[in-house]
Amino acid sequence: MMEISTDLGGLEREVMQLVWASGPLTADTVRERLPRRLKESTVRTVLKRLEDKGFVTHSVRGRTYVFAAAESRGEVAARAVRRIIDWMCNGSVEEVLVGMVDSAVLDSAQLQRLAEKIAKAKQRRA
Amino acid sequence: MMEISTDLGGLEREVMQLVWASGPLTADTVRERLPRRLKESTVRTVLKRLEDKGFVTHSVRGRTYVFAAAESRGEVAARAVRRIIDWMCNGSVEEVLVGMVDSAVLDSAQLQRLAEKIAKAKQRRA
DNA sequence: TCTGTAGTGCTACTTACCGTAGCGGATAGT
DNA sequence: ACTATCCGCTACGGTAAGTAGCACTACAGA
Repeated sequence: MMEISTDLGGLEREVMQLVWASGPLTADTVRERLPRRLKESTVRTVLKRLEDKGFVTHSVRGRTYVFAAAESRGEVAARAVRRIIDWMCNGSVEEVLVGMVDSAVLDSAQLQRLAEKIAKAKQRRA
Repeated sequence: MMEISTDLGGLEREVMQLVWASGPLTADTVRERLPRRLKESTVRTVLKRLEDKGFVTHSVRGRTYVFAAAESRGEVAARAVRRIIDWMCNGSVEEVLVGMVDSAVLDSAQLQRLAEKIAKAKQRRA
């Protein structure tokens, strides 16, 4: 289907949210925390697909798989945004940021504050 | 069932690029400018779907439909980004921007320059 | 040791969307 | 009136995602 946002379906996204929010989880725990009552095999299929797509990895505890996020939310989101920029705006980050300010998704003052904050944080780390 | 969505297939995206790049177009013109040789009915179907999704509108000239973008690239991209922010980062713009800088999608100095430029542009317009 | 159960892999059905296109009907120009 | 255009409608095949069943294995308890 080629979704612009993430290459993730709705349920896949829900599961990722849980993984990101709660740290390493088993398939059964994921199932318990989902709003809908799904069969366990369903949840495992989704987890498997997420692993194939590189969003989660698993380790084995006893004979149970424990799943953890392969990348942080920020990283995945950044990649998604990057794709949007490439696909729709021919790589112009500016066009997107302007669009965000125009559409009131983001306040321009707020944008400035964040830019400064991020720059400072990066400098400190370097 | 005319839901506004941000999901575009590959061909749909190509067509949108043409519409954004070249202003109002007829189906046949779109067909001519596409790299692949597609049947005209194919192009019209795509245009129709894009209209259903709210990406383009059409007016009638003679008995020909002339299609134009309903929103600018920046606006559409901004909505897509907004969705990512909501979907994956619970609304935290900061998390996404940090992710972008961390993943080297965006340079922090560049981000600062853009933020300033946008702020100035907005001020001037106000 | 035998057996039940938890957990796994594999396969499969269903639906929705998209790429692609054919066809019939209307309309304008010659 | 004939033909070239352009439109609407319908459709078929592919693929991804939601959902789930089933057979197999390994460990725990009787």
